[in-house]
Amino acid sequence: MASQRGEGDLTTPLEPADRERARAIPEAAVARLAVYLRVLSGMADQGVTTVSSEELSTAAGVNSAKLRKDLSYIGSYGTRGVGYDVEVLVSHIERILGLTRKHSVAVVGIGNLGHALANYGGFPGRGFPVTALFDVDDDLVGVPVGGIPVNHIEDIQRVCAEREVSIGVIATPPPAAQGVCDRLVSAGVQCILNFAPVVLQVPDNVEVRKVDLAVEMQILSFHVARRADEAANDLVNGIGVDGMVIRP
Amino acid sequence: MASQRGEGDLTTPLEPADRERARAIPEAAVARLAVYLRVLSGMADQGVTTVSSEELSTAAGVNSAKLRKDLSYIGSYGTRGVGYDVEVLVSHIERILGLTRKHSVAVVGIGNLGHALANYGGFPGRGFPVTALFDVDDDLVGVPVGGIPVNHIEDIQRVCAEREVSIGVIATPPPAAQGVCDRLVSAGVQCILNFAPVVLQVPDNVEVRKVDLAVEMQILSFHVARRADEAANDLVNGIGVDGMVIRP
DNA sequence: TACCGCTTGTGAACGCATGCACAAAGTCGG
DNA sequence: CCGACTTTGTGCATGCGTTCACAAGCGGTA
Ligand SMILES: NC(=O)c1ccc[n+]([C@@H]2O[C@H](COP(=O)([O-])OP(=O)(O)OC[C@H]3O[C@@H](n4cnc5c(N)ncnc54)[C@H](O)[C@@H]3O)[C@@H](O)[C@H]2O)c1
Ligand SMILES: NC(=O)c1ccc[n+]([C@@H]2O[C@H](COP(=O)([O-])OP(=O)(O)OC[C@H]3O[C@@H](n4cnc5c(N)ncnc54)[C@H](O)[C@@H]3O)[C@@H](O)[C@H]2O)c1
Repeated sequence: MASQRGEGDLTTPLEPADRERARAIPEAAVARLAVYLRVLSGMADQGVTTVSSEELSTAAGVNSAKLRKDLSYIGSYGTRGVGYDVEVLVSHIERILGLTRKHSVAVVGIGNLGHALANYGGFPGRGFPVTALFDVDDDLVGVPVGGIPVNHIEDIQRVCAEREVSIGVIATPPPAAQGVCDRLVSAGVQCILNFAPVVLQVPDNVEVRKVDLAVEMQILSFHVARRADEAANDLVNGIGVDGMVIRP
Repeated sequence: MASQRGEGDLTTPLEPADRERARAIPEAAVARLAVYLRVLSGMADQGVTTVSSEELSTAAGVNSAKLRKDLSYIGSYGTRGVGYDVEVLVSHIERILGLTRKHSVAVVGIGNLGHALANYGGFPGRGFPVTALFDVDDDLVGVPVGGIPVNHIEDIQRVCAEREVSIGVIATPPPAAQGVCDRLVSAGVQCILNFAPVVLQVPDNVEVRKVDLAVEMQILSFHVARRADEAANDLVNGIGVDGMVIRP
């Protein structure tokens, strides 16, 4: 977290050059920057001080040209002939991703998934402390989960304001999701991570990301089906599963 | 599930026309087709028989031209001037996504997240029955979770073969993920859904999808940071938060 | 049957992302 | 100080995905 800017300071603008860069970073590159950051943090923990685009790209599972282009979106912090300083890169990616301040997280719907999320230690360590839990079930209200007592959903506006929640996680059953979303929005939350398999309607100033496991599995299913079909087709055409031509 | 093909039949090829289509469907469109399928299923449950591209695209949160193009990848099943028959569309999307057969799922790592996944009722209902659970912890082995007794990770090869597992879900701590992945692959699993924040190395014939919640949150963080910065910038330039020009 | 209004399906244009290939720029050994 | 070697940063071409816009096609109606 090497930054001259204080934590929690949302109003100090980035330097003009950075501002234009941040605006121009492609969405796909932002997702990859987060991955690079994780890999780099791991390297830093192991005492690695310098890394080349080739090494880092291999570790991150991407092509090295893409990696360099992604890094170029945030500036030129490499040294030709040497590579990148791990610490420097970490701090610049953190700055661009807005990780120089903590982002307080609220989880709504403390069922199976909500419990797992509330107990998960990986978020606070990455600058995303879970500071509020909500559920509609009176039996759950007041019970501490992962060290935080569950609040009633009715109190969402007050509690979110008090704890400066900036990310709301929806882990309720699908029918309740839109209602919860509306409440989060009216409580001033501008970022929502949705686990319920429903399409949420939100105003323009709110950013939603969804995690839909059934969709992920269906995509996998599509790929097996396609592969199985190609294999069957190849067999029909006289090509073995190993690629050898059986009937030329 | 309207299909003339029997369940579990992986070897019967699709019709030639369908095969070429399946090959050509863009990855992004596949993900959306899964969403359309969910929305359509909901409509079917509510007795809706016909839907226009406009209605369906609104419900799925996309632009109607994109929806029509996506549907055109799987064939022409609409009626001009009328719209699409919900049932027909559902069965065609299911066929293209390979959902005419069940895909047996194994979850590895029955901790916080593994428990939630094993207990989740949404997968079996969508053709993804969870049929095997694995953990390295002896205290967990034999304990039923969500109705299925946990097996020891050592038995993964035998059990996956017996239960014809086609999708492996990794919910172990990050350091164990690659090892678990290798075991799944050697057990013949070709589809992997990975929750551990690590980049998995797999052979070409294995499909991996990852769900990385920290990355999702960092993407959200990037967007708030950018927005906050734009707002601060606008204030400096004399534009109020409501878009009104304060100092013209 | 002929017309009208509506909705699909798609050609074409555009914009974004990816990957290549190389000049520029630095390090390091002699 | 120089020259060889390494690695970055990026201009450019290519391909993929999105969006527009409209002709083609269908049902309903008179
Ligand atoms: N469990 C999983 O592994 C999993 C996987 C994929 C998707 N999901 C999705 O995540 C969501 C949660 O799944 P789950 O298994 O934890 O469900 P769950 O039924 O175990 O928990 C849901 C919780 O939400 C609470 N709730 C209901 N209405 C609410 C409201 N209006 N406001 C606040 N809280 C409310 C309930 O009291 C309950 O505690 C569902 O939409 C599910 O489809 C879950
Ligand atoms: N819990 C969450 O909400 C959450 C959120 C995001 C990411 N994740 C990731 O998901 C993974 C699991 O998280 P969790 O909170 O459930 O962790 P956890 O520690 O609660 O559970 C991990 C389980 O994996 C088992 N395990 C360890 N090594 C194993 C091996 N070699 N083979 C089989 N099983 C093994 C452990 O015995 C334990 O039961 C982690 O990688 C975590 O980073 C979890």
